[in-house]
Parts: sequence; C-alpha cells; structure tokens
Amino acid sequence: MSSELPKTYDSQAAQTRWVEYWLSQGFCNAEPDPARRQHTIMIPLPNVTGALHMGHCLNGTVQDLLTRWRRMQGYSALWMPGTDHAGIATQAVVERRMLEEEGLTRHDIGRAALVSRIWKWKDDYEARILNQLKQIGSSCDWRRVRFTLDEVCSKAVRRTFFRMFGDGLVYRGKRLVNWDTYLQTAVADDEVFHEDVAGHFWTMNYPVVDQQGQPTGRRISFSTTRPETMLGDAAVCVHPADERYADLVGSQVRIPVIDRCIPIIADALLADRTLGTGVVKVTPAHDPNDYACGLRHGLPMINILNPDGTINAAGGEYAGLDRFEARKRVVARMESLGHLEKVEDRIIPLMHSDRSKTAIEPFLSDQWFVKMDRLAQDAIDAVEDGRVRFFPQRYARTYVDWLAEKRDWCISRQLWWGHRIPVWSQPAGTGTDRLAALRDFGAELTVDGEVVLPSELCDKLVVRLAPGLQSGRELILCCVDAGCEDLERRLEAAGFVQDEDVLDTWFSSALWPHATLGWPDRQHDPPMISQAESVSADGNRVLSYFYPGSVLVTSRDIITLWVARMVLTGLYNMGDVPFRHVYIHPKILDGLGQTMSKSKGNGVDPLELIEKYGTDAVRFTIASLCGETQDVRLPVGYECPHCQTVTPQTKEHQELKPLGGPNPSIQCSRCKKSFQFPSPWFTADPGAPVARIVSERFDYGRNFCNKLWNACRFAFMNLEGYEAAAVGEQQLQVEDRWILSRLATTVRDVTLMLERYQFDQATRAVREFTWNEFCDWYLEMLKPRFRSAEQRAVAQRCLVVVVDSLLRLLHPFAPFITEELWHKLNELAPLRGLSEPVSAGSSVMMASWPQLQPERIDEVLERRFERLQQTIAAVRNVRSVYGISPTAQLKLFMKCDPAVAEQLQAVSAQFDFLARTMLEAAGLDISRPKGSAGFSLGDAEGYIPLEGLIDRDAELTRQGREAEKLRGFIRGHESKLSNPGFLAKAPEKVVAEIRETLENLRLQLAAAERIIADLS
RNA sequence: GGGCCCAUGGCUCAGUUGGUUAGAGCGUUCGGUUCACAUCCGAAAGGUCACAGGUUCGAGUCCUGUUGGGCCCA
Repeated sequence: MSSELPKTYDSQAAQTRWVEYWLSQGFCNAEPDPARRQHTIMIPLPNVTGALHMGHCLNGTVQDLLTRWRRMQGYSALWMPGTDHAGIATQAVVERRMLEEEGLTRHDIGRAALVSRIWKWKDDYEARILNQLKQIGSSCDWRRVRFTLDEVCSKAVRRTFFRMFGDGLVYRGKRLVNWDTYLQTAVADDEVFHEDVAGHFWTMNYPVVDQQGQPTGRRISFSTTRPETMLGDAAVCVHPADERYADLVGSQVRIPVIDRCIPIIADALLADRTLGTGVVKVTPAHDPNDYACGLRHGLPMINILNPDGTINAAGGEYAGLDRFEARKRVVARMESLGHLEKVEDRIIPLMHSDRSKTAIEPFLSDQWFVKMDRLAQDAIDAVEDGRVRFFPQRYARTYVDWLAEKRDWCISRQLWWGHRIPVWSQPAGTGTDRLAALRDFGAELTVDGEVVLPSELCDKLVVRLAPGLQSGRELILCCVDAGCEDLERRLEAAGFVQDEDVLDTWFSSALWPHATLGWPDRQHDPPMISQAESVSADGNRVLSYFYPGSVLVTSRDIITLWVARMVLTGLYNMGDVPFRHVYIHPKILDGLGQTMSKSKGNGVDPLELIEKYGTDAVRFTIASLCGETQDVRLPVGYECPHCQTVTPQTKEHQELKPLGGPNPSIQCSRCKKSFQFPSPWFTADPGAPVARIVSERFDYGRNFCNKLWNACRFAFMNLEGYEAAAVGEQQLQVEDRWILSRLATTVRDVTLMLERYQFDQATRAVREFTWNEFCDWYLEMLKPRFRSAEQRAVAQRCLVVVVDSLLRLLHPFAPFITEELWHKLNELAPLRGLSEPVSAGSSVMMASWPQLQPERIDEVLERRFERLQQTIAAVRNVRSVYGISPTAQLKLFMKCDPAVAEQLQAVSAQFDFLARTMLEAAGLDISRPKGSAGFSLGDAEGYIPLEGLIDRDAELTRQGREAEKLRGFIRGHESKLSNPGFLAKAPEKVVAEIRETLENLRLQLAAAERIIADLS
C-alpha cells in the first residue's frame, strides 16, 4: 500500500530533504509587512574561533522554536543569523597555529598579512558554523547573515564611536591591565587563569633618609616576590595604627638600586600589620592594589616595563633587560649593598594568560574608555521600568547590580584583528599655535579650549585636545566618521597617525540588534547576500519594522558583558531598547557538574548526537530541559565502536593524555576490546576504532519521535478511502469528544508555556498528550471503529483532525519529522476539518498554529473518561497480580449508580480491546460473585470472577494491604478535620475537598472490607 | 568578601500563589509475537523531599542557620 510509512523514521534523509525544501521555498525569509505583527530574534552571535558545541545547540533550538511558533502564529518572524569576529580569541588561535606550523610570529609577517590569514580562518569557520545551525533546523533568514566586521556592521561601529567621541563619552586614560608580554596585548580578566608556581620571597630593607637625603641610620624592612618592581616603587606603606612605624610616616627612604627617594605613607587598606614586617612597598604602575593606593595618595605611576616585558628607561642601568634577568641583578645588587635580609622558597599564585600560557604582568597603559555614567543609568532604567523584562526575573538583578557600578568601559585592545579605532592624532603645537597641524582644515581654538571646525567638516570630524600620555605633550585627537576616506588621507598627509589599537569585540556586538538591520543607514534596506543595495522610497523599512526585537535568548554568563551593553547602545543610537524580553536559558554541565568546555575534555559536538539520535530527538530533548533552572546535567559516555556498550565518562577519562607515549584508550567493560575516543588532548590514530560520545538523555527525544512516527504510521494505514466531510456533533463518539477536549487543553497549555518561556513544561504537555492520551487511549479506541464499515468514515475524519493539529503543535519542537509526516498526510487527506474541511497548506512550517478552542474543553466528560481509564487500569492490575495470561478473556461486574452504569455500558466495547474483558453487567444490584477479585473506585466497585484462578489467601492479603493503606490515609484526613484550627482557618474549599476525599476513601475501604469479610 | 542558583526514589529532572495519597523519563523486577511502534505494550518495587531550627491549622514549597555543589562580581 502506497500510504504505508517505512517502519522507522529516517532522520538523516528527512533533514537533508526538508532543509533544502525550506530554503528553496524561502520559508525562512522575513520581510517587513505592515499587515502583520513583527517578531524579531537576533542570534547571540557565535565566535568564528571554533565550531559550535552543545551550549550553542541549546541556544539555537530555543530561538528556532520561538521563531517557528511565532511564524505559525502569523507573525513576520525574523531570526537574524550571523557571527562575531571575537578579536583576541580568533587572533590568538591563528597566531598559535602559525607559530606551531611555520614558526612565524605576527611581527614576522606584519599586520596586513596576519589580518588576511585571520579572514581566511573566519571564512572557514563561518561556513562551518552556519552549516551547523542549518543542521539543527534553524529557520534563520539566511539572506541576512551578518558578520561583525562586514561593511554594514563596520559602519555602525564607526558611527557609534564618532557620536560618542563627539558627545564626550569616549576618552583616553590610563589603566592597569593584565598584560600578556608574549602576545603584547592586554587581556581581559576572564582570559586569565591562576596557577601556582615555585618562587621566592625576599625580605629586604630601604634606608630611611632625612630631608637632605642623608641616611638616618634606620632601615625599614619589607618583603616581596618581585624585587625588580622596586625600580618603580613610589612609596613604602605602613598601617596608620602600627606603632612600630608611627614616627616614620611622612619621612623618606632611598631605593638603593636606583638611588631614588620615596615617601613613607600610611594606608589602612594596603598595609596589614599582622603580615611579615607590616611594611609593603608600593609600585602603583605594576600592581592592582598598589595602583589603588597610588590613586588614593596621589603617588607617581612609574612604569618600568616595555610591552615585551623588558625593563624600560625608567629602570636606569637595568633598562633593556628581561624582567626576570633584572630581578636577579636587583637581588644581587641589594645583597651586595647589604640590604638583603633573607630569602625563602615559596609557592606563588600567579596569573597566566589563557592565550599564550605565559605569566601576566600588571601593566599601566594608555587605553580608550567609554564613560558609563549616563549610559548605564539609562540602561538600568529600561529594566527597572519594565521596557526590558528578564525571564526568569531574578537575572534582572545581575544586570542592574553590575551596571550600577558604572565602571567606565575600557574599549581598546592591542590587537590587529578588529575594528581599528577611528582616531588620528599627533602632538599639538605650542603656545598660540597649538592647532598648527590642522591649519589647512580651518580649525580654530576657542578660549575655552574647544576646537571649532568649518561647517562642511563638522559632521565628519571631531577634534579634541587631550593631555599627553607618554611624552607629557598635548595631543590633537581627530575622530573621523564612517565613509570619509578622503578626509582620513588628508589627515595622514598632514602628519596624523591612526591609533594602532582595535576596539573591544563587545563594542561591535553591543550594536548587533540595530547594526544588523542596517543602522545608521536610514535610506536603504540593509544589503542581503548576493543582492545589490536597494533604494527604498520608504527608507530603511527593515530597521523600522524589525526594531526593537522581541526576545533575546542567551546564557547568564554574558548578561553583563553583552546584554547590558546592547541595551545601552540601543538606547543611545536608536532611542529604544533592543528587545522587550530576555530569556536566560540553563547552562549545560557534564555528569560531574562541571561546565562543558572543549578545554576540559568534556565537550560534546551536537552533530555527533544528531547523527546518532536525529535532529528532532536532540531538539525535543533539549526543549524538555529548558525551564527556569540555571543548570542541566548532561552525563555522557563513550559508545564502544565494537559492541556499542556505553562506558560512562569519568574525570579520569577527561584527563587522559598521551604524555609522550601512545594515545590512551579505554577498555570496553563488555567486549573487553579497547578503543580511542574524542579528546582535546590528542587526535586519534588514523584508522583506529574511535568511540563516539553519546548521552542516554537523548533517548527521551528519540523514543518520542519513534512513537509519533508509528502513531502516524498507524493512522495513515487506516486512512484508506478517507473522504473529507463535515462531522456533526451528534456523530462524535465519547472518545472523539474526549480527545478533542484534551487537544484543546493541550493547545492552550503549550501556548501559555511558550509565552512564558517554559519550554520544559510545554514539552511535557505535548508529550503527555501525544503518548499517554492520543496513542495509549484514542488510537486504541479507534481500532474497533476502523473495522466497522459504518463507523469508519467518522473515525477517519476525527483522526485526521487530531493528527493535523498534533503535527502543527509539534512542529516548532521537531521540525523535520513533522514536515515529513505532514506531506504524507497531505497525500492521504488533503482536505481536513470537522465543521468545514479545508485544504491544508503544503508545508507544516507555514501552517497556522492550532487555534485556541476553549469551547471544546469539557471537564465533565474528561472526568467520566478518567473513570473508564481507572477501571481498565484496575482490571489490568488484577490480571497482572494474579499472573493471568494476557490473552485470557475476563468478565467484569460493576456495582455503581445507574448513571455511571450507563456511561460504562456506552463504552463497553472498549473493555474488550483495552483489557480483554467483557463488561458482563453494571448497576446497583450487582453483588460480588464467588471467587472473584475486586477493586473500588469510590463511586463504583468492580468484580472479576476468577473461579479456579484466584488464590483466596493471596486475594485476602492483597485486600488487607489495600485496606491498611486506606486506613492510614483516612486517619490522616480525620485528624485534619478534627483539628479546630484547620476548620477555623483553612479556606472552605480546602476543607470541603478534604471531606470529599475522606468520603471517597471510606467508600473504598468499605469495599475492601466487604471483600475481606466475603473471603474469610 | 558581596550576589545568584542548586540539593526530591539507583540516574536525570518536574512539583504553579503553602492545601487531597510527592510525579515523570531512564534504570531495576515480573509478564507480553492481538496485523503502529521491542526506539514497543501491561504491571510492580523503589522517596523520613541534604541537615537543624522557626513561622503556620497545615511546609518538598516560606524564614534563619549549617553542610555540600555550580556560577557571577570584587
């Protein structure tokens, strides 16, 4: 039969087929459409540094789920894709590889060559990442892919910097940074790690001197792990309450190795009386605590290092030496001068750069900053007044607390890969001719020190005078707007030099929500892939239609770095927030509770899982994990390539390294053969059997997809001869009305849960409906109807309606399998609907989201149906307890009200199919047949004659246990009701419920007791 | 040091504003070839809800503290 589906779902084939179909049909494209509501999601742009992992997969699944759902609801739903250049991370990866493979450093090949190599890397990984996204079914508008360094984004970066510079929000300043002397760049705090190294702890002293600089004979002792920093000491510090040194505060000491005099100061925050001598030397330019102290006391900041880690001119005779060589010489000199008191070996916690693995030096350098004061306050207000809402709400606090510190944002990075800072500078002239270099530009200086430019230059150029940095001379800073290359050339001709630094990656990603839509261009829609720029009479409709976005979906660790900054720049550039909602999803941890990362050896590639379980299964499982919690554990294991037995991953596995020997392997516990496995520490030997990483948790989604597939397979097998026609209410059977009621409830619940970003609950609701209601009950109950010529047609029509809704409901969770089934359903039942059959759309992706039908929800019917289910469960229980063959036909007598009896009789045929049982009789006059097992549902009692099969003692024991359990519950309820406090204070409704339950329990107990009496 | 979060049967997780007998999937045990599905069907066992106090008629749920774990900021 052509309508028969294959026995199992071929996920790989479906994925290939439907990705191609959706793309060729342009279903993922979103256009401004004033007739429809807009829904916008901006992807949290993945780094081009490497491929996507499970965290991205989860993030993408959620966004696609939302996008598909909103699209089906009739929104013009845009999911904007793109990638991030990820400044330091990408440059470091390319540099490291270049060094390893060719022995070249960036200084060997130069700026242009390095940048071109990184572009090549970017092209490879961008393609790979976009492909991964497509593989997980992402319905992004692929025509609109952006990259943070592309022309559109670059223009936004330039314009933002220009505006901020003009508004006085960008300034140059000094800051103590984590300096990587190997890569010669500052690295962020989250790019360093602590590692203990063996070092020394030297105790030395400085001679105290008088006003004339002559030794007074006293010495002051201190300890240090970095003696070379004494070249940059600006003071020695004691605790203000330390009596040992009280009289010395305010006098001076001389640093013997460079013969400089520095003050003795008192500072309670820096000095600790209880440690060592209670004295510390202060090197503000080379230690964070000393820096803070230096600021408090107005000390000079003496920088002694060159960017490469050698000592600079401030180090006098030590200049040019590497800092570690200088350390030795300083110690030797101090010793020879008699100022060294003792040396101890000590383990020193030292910061290292993640990128180069070399020791970090705190380093005072010139950096660009954004003033956060007003910008941060605006961003705080947006969350506090509800223009931006966090889901779950608790994360709003992380955001607000961080912004409230209003710490200026350091935006410069000493890298070559990124947006170069658009400022050209040169030293100012002297006297009245400070702007001499800008004479040809017509620049003039007002008495207030403001630079005035001729009108034709005002909107392209901002000029400021800034205090000199290294030299002490004043600088002329010229910031040029985007698209003024000629002006840049003129400045360069006039002797101006562009700043070497690039901008922090977050500066460009902060603009993502509006830059991707073409801002600042208000005249044209943003250009799309392989399409000429379009001039629109209505200006940039894409920007005005899709901004602000609907929801940002991301992980909690970048709330401050990214989310806050997007809000801030959105408000600054667009005057409106970039998104209304922020959904913070859980992070994936491994089975041991550690965050997943490739560098830990516990990472999981989503494509590996997709290959094993199928995309739909992976997505469905992931959705089931996404609620309001902050972490989910994903224990993984290695699947033996020989026998498929799974060995759970342990910490030992994660840490297995070759250590110079052969690659490590794992022995399978079952077949005893060895295999290698994916690891960040080594590449498996070519041709060797390699385990793949699997996780049992995805069985959940895979089993579900299998169930759905087979349910539809069954449905389709029974659609032969289907003819669409309206179905009247009176033609509907109890089970039809029940499943339609349950469907309506499910649609309502799933919709609500999606609105609240509670994907776990939505998943559970839809799964339970599909499996426990549709498959377990409805399909079973349809079976007899399909065999009846007169009932068949209505059953088919109802079934088609339910399957139709079910596929639509499931599509955002499992796009491929639903599309596959939808097309099949279209072949068999192109017209469907209860009241008026209509033609179904060609793709479920573009079908409408199931309509809310509250009038279909029939709670009375659902309760009645529940009794039927309970009756059948009770019969099955009896059968199982007595070990009666599943094929043996049972008889059932039900003692109950006539009304209940009538309901049971109405579905009596079902007892045969669902429980292999004949409902012999039902009514008030039923008495328990001899030798029967019994059960009670409260308002009905059932008896199953088991003459010859029943074991009198076993039944007595069973009923006795049941009665004992019931007595326990009854006692609990009675004690509640006899508590005057409960009766007085509990709501009436609760009291009534307890009474009702108690009544029910008593009926059940009475039934059990009757049976016991009967048997005894 | 400040902040956020977590701790529920062997494993992974649900558990709405406190309110009937704390649920699910996997795993375990028992039984199943009735023509959708063994990636399945039926049944069962398994939990003093981390610990100690408190609030309340009533606490897995609220408060305080302790222990253990994850994360952010400093």
